[in-house]
Amino acid sequence: MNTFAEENYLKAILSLSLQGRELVSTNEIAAEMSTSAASVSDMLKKLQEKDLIIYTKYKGVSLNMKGTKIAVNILRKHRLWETFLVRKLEFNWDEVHEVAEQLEHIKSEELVDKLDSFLNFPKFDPHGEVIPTKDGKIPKTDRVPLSEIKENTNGTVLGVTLDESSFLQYLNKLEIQIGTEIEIFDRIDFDKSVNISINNKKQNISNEAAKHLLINKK
Amino acid sequence: MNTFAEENYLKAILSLSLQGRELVSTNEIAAEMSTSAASVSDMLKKLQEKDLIIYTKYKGVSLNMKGTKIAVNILRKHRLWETFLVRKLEFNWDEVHEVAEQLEHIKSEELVDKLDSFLNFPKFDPHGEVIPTKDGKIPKTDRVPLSEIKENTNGTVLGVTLDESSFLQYLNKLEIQIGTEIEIFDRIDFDKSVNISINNKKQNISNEAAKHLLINKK
DNA sequence: ATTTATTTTTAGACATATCTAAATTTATTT
DNA sequence: AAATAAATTTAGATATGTCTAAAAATAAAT
Ligand SMILES: [Mn+2]
Ligand SMILES: [Mn+2]
Ligand SMILES: [Mn+2]
Ligand SMILES: [Mn+2]
Repeated sequence: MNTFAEENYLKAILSLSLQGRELVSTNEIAAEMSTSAASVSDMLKKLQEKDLIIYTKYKGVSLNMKGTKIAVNILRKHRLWETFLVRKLEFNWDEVHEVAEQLEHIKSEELVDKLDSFLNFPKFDPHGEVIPTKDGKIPKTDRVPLSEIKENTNGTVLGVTLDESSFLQYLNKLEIQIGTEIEIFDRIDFDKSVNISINNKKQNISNEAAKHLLINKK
Repeated sequence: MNTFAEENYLKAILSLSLQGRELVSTNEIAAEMSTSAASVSDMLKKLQEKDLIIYTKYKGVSLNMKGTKIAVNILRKHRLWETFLVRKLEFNWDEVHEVAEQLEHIKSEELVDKLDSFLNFPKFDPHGEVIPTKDGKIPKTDRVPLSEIKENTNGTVLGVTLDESSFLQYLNKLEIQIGTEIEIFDRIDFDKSVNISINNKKQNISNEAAKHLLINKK
């Protein structure tokens, strides 16, 4: 059985791995988890002892099969709980992440199975993030960040890749939800911000925000 | 914010207090929590530091207002979660205690409120145990343990005071559930066991089991 | 009222997880 | 290639929670 701390480190490594990087660095993990590089070094040693990661000192770390399985399962639980909170308890999408950070560590396979069934085996969480399957797969989806969408096209917002409430509340103000249609006009060279229109209102979205909005691939 | 360990100690003290005892002893807590008396001593010192208990060395401990409020709230959460697990996720009553032991420590007042509302403000959990109110009251109920019921009477099982699965599975075998009608014939002097009849089947119930079965007061 | 037994506390150790500061390794400049 | 900068690890502390064994206090028995 793994501790909350161990699970959180595994989850952070998974999250960074999914964002591209082959090997994840100590500093990246420290930033992701808002902790010190020293603490990360300590924990990496421990996770290697437990045979959950592949770690070369000074070089970087990746999850092995065992570690991946655990991390993906926590991600699955996180997203199932978020779905439960929004669909059944009537939370808003910007209120669920912190509670799910706690609930994801509850240990009971049967609980997860029954929750999944109660929710009718959802494929996506309230942020449009795909829910990993029971057997540890993360289904592929055809989505592109708004920051990489061609100018003069339109598309639908299918997901966000950040659960932070400040970001989601900003989206609420922009009237962006999952399913919202947007037109992309042009991208400003200077700061890579994009001019778009939502419900016929023209808006400018920063590159930072556009990176976290997933649009359907045309 | 309190740790899981602190919350579990407060809960244990509450539980023992509700079972009668004015002052709770170190050994009683140790037994209740399956830990050493030394650990209990350590923790009592800490809880006193935090001003959650009234503790006199060598004499015993009781909860103060602050400690009571926290402990009752955890009991409330435990029982609400058990209710959720049985009513919504289709767990059996003998499968929920361990999971609720984890869920009761999730910190979010809003979550508890919404769960309560989702469940339609239940008054009792799946074991017939009364659910404390949001404002920290434990509603009184008129129930008597089967071990104290007069001979040659009948009554209805309204609750159990033990969530252990071995006990509940024994009750399943006896066909005892919440609401089951039973006739009490007589009590054996030798071991205080009771002869009863359930669904017209005669059974003998040990004093130990009878203590944990709550019958409506006639 | 002593002695004996029981309960409770303290002492000292260990495991986990975290931190800051110092040392070491690797990467980047000059 | 040497010097400097950045990233990473180690050393040493601290906090929490647990344990066993020993000491101290209280209760029970003689
Ligand atoms: Mn989230
Ligand atoms: Mn999400
Ligand atoms: Mn229970
Ligand atoms: Mn219960």
